[in-house]
Amino acid sequence: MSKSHLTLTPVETAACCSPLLREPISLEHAERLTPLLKALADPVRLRLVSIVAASEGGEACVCDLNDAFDLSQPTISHHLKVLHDAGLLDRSKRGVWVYYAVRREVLADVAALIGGSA
Amino acid sequence: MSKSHLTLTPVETAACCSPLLREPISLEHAERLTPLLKALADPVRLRLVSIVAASEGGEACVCDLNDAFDLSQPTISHHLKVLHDAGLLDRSKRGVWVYYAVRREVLADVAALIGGSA
DNA sequence: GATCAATATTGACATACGTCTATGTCTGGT
DNA sequence: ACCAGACATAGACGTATGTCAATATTGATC
Repeated sequence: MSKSHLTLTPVETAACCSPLLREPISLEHAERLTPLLKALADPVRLRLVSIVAASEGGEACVCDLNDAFDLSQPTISHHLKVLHDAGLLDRSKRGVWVYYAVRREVLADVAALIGGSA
Repeated sequence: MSKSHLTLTPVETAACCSPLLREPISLEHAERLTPLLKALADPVRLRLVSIVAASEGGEACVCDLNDAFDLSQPTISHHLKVLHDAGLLDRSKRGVWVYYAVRREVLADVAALIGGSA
């Protein structure tokens, strides 16, 4: 279990199931989780995350990602920005190319919150 | 692990981590997962799910849910419909009252798909 | 430093979404 | 039968979202 800002305290998470299912989450918790779910709640972005995660070395160049979709380059760039802004993707520029990598701990936190060991 | 339409075959899920992270998911998989994430990607609906799940007997009456928010009754009704249509909530009418219950297996499936054992 | 290739940004557009008020539909009690 | 209360539906309205074409920016190369 990671120690991101999303997880609750151990005593809260250990009892029976995910915090979401165990007790009414606060407005603040809901509003911190929502942007991550919003970022994931799009078929293109889901596939982007998936393709990046499954790529050689856990990262992928934007140029390869563009080729994987029937969408314009700005549209892919936009989706990558949404994912990056949400904290789901890391960005690293190397030369002319930009590589994105999935922040698996964040994804794992989201999963643990909504239904982990439900 | 449940056997909902969301899970992949055992051989696909067992290898290393969630299907999303292990290999590029298909468009169909992405489009089947997206509506669930969309349904969850709202602070009010997240709290609705949470309140219902944490309620006595795992279900809650709409009347109680209305009281938990500073929103109009139709708005809550709308959010409950979204969650129900997505397959996240079960609905049962008893007399004048309507009770909703969280389908935990579905939630668990979503969690397993996006980051389970990442 | 001019040029080219890889990404990002901007602005426009149609559609989707969250919310409300007003109204409809049940159901139980009088 | 009627009424009252619980919940759903319809319609309207502003805002957010996904997409594109056009343009800007950045970095490598000649």
